[in-house]
Amino acid sequence: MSKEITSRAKDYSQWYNDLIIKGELADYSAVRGCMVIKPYGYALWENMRDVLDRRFKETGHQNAYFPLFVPKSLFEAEEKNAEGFAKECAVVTHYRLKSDPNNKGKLIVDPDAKLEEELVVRPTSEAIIWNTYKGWIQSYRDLPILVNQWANVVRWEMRTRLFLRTAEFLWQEGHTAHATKEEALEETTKMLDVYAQFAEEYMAMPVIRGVKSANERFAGAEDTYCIEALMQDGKALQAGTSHFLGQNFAKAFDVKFADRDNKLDYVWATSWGVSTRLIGALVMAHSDDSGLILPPKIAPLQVVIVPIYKGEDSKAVINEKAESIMKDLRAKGVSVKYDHDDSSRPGWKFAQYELQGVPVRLALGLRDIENNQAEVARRDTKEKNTVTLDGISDYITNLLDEIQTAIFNKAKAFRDENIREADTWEDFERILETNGGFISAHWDGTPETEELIKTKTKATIRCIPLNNKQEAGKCILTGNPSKERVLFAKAY
RNA sequence: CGGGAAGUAGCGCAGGCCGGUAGCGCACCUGGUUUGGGACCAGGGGGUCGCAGGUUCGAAUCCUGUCUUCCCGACCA
Repeated sequence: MSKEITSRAKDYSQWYNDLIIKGELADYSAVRGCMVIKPYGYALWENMRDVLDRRFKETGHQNAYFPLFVPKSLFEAEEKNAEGFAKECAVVTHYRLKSDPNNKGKLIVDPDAKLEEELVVRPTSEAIIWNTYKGWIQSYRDLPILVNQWANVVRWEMRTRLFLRTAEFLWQEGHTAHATKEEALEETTKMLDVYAQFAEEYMAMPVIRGVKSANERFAGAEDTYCIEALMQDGKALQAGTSHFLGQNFAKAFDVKFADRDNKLDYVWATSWGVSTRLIGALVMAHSDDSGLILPPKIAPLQVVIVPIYKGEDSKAVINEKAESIMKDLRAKGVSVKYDHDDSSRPGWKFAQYELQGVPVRLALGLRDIENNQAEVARRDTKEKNTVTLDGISDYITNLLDEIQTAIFNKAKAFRDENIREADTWEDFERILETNGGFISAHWDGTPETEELIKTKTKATIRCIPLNNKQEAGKCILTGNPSKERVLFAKAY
């Protein structure tokens, strides 16, 4: 059939693409490197967004919106940040088209409509936001500023992949301003924790919290904290970042405040973000060769009821029972769909909902109703059970919780099995070659060594885990002294 | 941006070398029989062959350019 999915073993990349396209999360578009997020995929993003947005507000943040365009002069103000993004910026140079005099019905860029100053399409918004904050901050009484924006950004990527790396993507970016370094640092780790908890509790995706090495640090940051997840092919994926920006942007945009003693000082800053990339992470963390496996807490649809009937009479009986079950489930806050669509048969529906990762499927036929039961199938294990209709809504809410936990535990077991220590270069290379996953190894702390390891193996330091055990050792490559192990992996 | 592959009906593909006005499977529409893991029969609709030029009496087919996608690399969330 046309809905067949390439197996992970045969072609992992194609498997991923098949899930996204055939699972109806997204489509390719006519724009290079840009995708269309389809309703089912967008519903998933909305669920993720809503949970995060609530958490941001609970931690004292407010939403705002800043312009898509950043004047080049502002963009270049913080030099390291500007340099870091320069290679992948889309730039608006003109503001008008006109009819092509040589080609009827076609348009050309009007050369007379050149902008005085080019506008950079934001790859991130620090520049425009810090330029704005300058006007908002005079004294310590104006601090902290705790603002988040949900927005799209553009990074002109050479090679794109649905959700994982597209030229335009959706994200949120928090930008905060503080009176003290300590407060900014606290904000940085607090938001990292928000991300980590979200990833683990809602996405059922275990993550490692850590700090980036200098090579992997956000351009313009003093420190970049991150959550790293492990995908089923053994590659790591950065799922969220939280940056301690020090006073870099305050200095670049001259944002000073008067403290209690009326002394002027530069403001301390953080920024933090997660993007639609999380959807890619979610897909690769849990799904199998039959399709998506979505954790109940963020699945667009948690339960689907499929009727199995013979003739119109039985259909009416089944409808009545299904409606009643649906009502009970909805009263308990469960999202449920009764798929009584006549145009496809049960087998088709089963396969389709499996492909789309609906956590629980309930099949209801006359035989079931005669016995006061239903067939309940869970997507994650594909187990099917016959369950009495008495109190079935409680059974299902419990099952949804169980699935959420089971998905997390499975991913966690996989992740834990795939963190291996390496103490010799031979082991390091062998593990990368045969297993993949994270490798915990000593590193002498220099960017040069990290770069050399990357050139030799394509593995990078994913992070230095928070609360890392201090342990004297020798660098895996150079043999130079090291005080702790760091996590290496090949990464998305 | 380099190397490879591909773009023909909604999807998957054949046709292309050897130019002559487009075909198959699935999907779709109508009617009927069906329905516990991707139903069956009969009838039917749908494509200026990615786009733009060129060669030719004639181009899906040959030539040039261009766009998009996939895989591998360099770069990066």
